[in-house]
Amino acid sequence: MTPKPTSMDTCPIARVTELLGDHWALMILREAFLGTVHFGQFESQLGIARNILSGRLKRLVDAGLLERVPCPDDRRVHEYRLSASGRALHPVLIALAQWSQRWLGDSCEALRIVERTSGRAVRPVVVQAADGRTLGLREIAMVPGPDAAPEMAERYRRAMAAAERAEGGA
Amino acid sequence: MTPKPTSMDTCPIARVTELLGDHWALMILREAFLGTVHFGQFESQLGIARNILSGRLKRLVDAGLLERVPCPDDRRVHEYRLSASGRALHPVLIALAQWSQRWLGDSCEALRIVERTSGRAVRPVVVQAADGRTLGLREIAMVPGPDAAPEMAERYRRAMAAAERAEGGA
DNA sequence: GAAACAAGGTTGCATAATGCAACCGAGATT
DNA sequence: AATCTCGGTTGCATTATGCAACCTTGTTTC
Repeated sequence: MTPKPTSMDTCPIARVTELLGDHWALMILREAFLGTVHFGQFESQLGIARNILSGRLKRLVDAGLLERVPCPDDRRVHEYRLSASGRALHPVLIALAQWSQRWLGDSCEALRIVERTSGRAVRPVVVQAADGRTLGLREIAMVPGPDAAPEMAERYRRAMAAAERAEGGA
Repeated sequence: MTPKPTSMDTCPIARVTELLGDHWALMILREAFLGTVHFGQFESQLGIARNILSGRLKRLVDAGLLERVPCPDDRRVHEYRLSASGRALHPVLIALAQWSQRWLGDSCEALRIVERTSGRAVRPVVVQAADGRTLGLREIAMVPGPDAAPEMAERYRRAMAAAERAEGGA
């Protein structure tokens, strides 16, 4: 058994924060979604220091989000390509972009996220119930799973009530 | 006109990364969603240094994600409560948690995200078209809006093709 | 095939962010 | 009044980041 399974160890958000919770990781992924694949492209597009970029790419590759494949026609070059798990982050990036445009007063509407075939804007990303209904904050609960630490279980129970209170004041 | 509207300036992801792109910001928001409101609660739950917590809370308040309201019954304590914009990040957090559980091999299923009334798991967060169809990576395009820098416009166009290629290899 | 060049790193050093502990001030408790 | 608690701030050690130079592998040019 682990010494003290604090919320840090048992919470998925904590884990993902360890991986993506820095200035550059999300930006690198954004670049990847925009089609950037080469070290030098990331460097010039992001203005990131080379050593930092190197470290981040390594971390993302190790975590399985990117795949580092040598380019066949020029073996100096490697391509950092999104893996399945990297691509699975797309909704997160889209949701972040939508939120940013809506709430950060990104005055400029520089970016429109649209369905490719129709050109129509995509829906705001939301949480849905099994039947497709959109769920608000207080309609969602985090419940302890089979492996939850008892301490967390208690927190989740409290959280439900807290969310209810908060939403009530909205 | 700005000196050089690089992608950093015009991209919503870049802006949100400035705000949430560090080890603690997302964790603080997670705590807030779990009902944490007091300085001391954040401190003990997250194990964050007080000066850092102070700075982060200030930043989040300044950005409008949290509201700092003095507690009426004990005027030493303040409550950091999620504002409307903070609550609007909920889908992002949920999507991150889902992704983490699915892809980070969070072996332990410590957390189940369910509809409160029914107890049924919520759907995986996805991007949807206007008519509700789930959109995959290559069915989405970022198109330049009215205020896009010409340089970005070109990138978005390329990105579409790149996404297509990448998805083809999946 | 040697000289020049390019892509992707690494290394060393200066600077900024973070962690830690001690301290402070306002408000509540006894 | 003395003490305690909450929410901070300040000073200092440690760590992460940014920057420039260098190095290695592979490619192009002549």
